[in-house]
Amino acid sequence: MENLFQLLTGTMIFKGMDQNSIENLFRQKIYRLKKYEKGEVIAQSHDECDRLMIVIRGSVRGEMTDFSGKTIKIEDIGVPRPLAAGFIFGNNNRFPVDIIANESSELLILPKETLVMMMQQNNRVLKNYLDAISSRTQFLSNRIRFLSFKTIREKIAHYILSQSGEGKDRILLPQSQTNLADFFGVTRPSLARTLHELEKEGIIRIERREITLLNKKKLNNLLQNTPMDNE
Amino acid sequence: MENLFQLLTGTMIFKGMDQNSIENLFRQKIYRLKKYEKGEVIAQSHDECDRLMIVIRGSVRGEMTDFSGKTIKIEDIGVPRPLAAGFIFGNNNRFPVDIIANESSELLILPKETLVMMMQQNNRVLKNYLDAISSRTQFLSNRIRFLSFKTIREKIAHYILSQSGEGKDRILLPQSQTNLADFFGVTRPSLARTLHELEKEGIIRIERREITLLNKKKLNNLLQNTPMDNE
DNA sequence: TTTATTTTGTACCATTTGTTACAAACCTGT
DNA sequence: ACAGGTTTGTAACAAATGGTACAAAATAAA
Repeated sequence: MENLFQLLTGTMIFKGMDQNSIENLFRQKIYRLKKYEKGEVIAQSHDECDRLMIVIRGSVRGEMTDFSGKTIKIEDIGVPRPLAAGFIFGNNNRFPVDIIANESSELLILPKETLVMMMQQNNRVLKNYLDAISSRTQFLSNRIRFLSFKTIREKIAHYILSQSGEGKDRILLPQSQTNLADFFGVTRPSLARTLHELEKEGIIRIERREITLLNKKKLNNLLQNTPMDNE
Repeated sequence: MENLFQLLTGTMIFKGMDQNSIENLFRQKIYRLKKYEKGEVIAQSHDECDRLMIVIRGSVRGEMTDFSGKTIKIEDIGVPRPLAAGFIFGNNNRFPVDIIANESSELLILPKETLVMMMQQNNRVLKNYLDAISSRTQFLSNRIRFLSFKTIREKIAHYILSQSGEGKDRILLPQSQTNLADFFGVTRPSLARTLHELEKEGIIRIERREITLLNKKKLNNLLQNTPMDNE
């Protein structure tokens, strides 16, 4: 690897700091680097979370295993992003998901004590860390809202509407239907079936990976359910 | 109101501090108290969230407006609780819901800058705030895990097992089946039906609000049909 | 190009859950 | 004990989704 501290200037936690400041901050602090191979388990759900980990090479994913053995992918985390930042403090500071390496990866590991020292010592780090875990809260909050959509129709409607901006009614799916179905937590044939139902109803036109929004109003009407959220 | 600072000793943010410490902390800081009448809108969804607000008299509620204009109550927040603490920092620091006064209420308002200063100045406040928003993240994460159980059987199994401790196989439901069904995100008859299926299978005995665990092993098996290993 | 692999479209049936309805059991205040 | 409201048990049917399978289409690899 080239320069660790140079890379860290691009992370949420050390954003806005130059390489030298970061290097100074790390002086006399405890930390380490660790490599993981593809598929390797980095942390398991319920493990104590007493350290901040930042992906500095490769990518990892958070996965939830339900008790029937199926896994739901929650999120991919690439370079240079922190993971589990929201689980270091709090009443029950344990990993909420399994963390698994998508490919050969390398992680920077900062013990909780080191993190606290850095926040106390550097104003910028404090604000950045607050931003990081707050963004996480906001992400989870959105995810819950999404999961609260009961039917596949609603999930699709919400997804398409969130992807389409103003006057933009063409959406290129960033992932295969298989992956999308996975993200939705439904089976692939069910997703395809529902997509084509919407097509028959004249709401969208779908050509493999490209979706054209034909009737935004109707799509909006599909969303009149009762979402549930907290705070 | 009696004493503001006395009241604040009971909040998550100033927990573990005595009245004098809090009073000192507030010296030379910018903050204000604001009164709201019943029904008054305190903040709107998507408004910028640039301040911490703590309810010190009365109560407020979070509400969501869906696409058809219908409003859904999300949560009540009473004295002395902060609101939207997880939405002050982050990329998109905006209120996730509308905030409306349930009754004549009074709120303590700390601008973001004041909050940051307090955290820098006082170790305890820093840790409390980190704990507060991290606990929030953890709560949301648990909720997501629960929502990820697909079948009602799994939800029930998870719920009962989490309620029953060691050698404790009697569970008194803390809420009506109607409410429980709501919490599960399913309909009441479906929940009742599944409960009685489990009864027929000899896994539990159910008498209105009291559930007796008869076969813990079987119940566990409902959750551990994992073909893959986990260790 | 040809071949192999992945993605997509679709159909059939099984399972799960929702919907609606109604009766029985239970609470609560009088 | 009684009346009125709530909670629970249960059934019949409808709707939504899953599971499986297979062929067509697209894409990647050779």
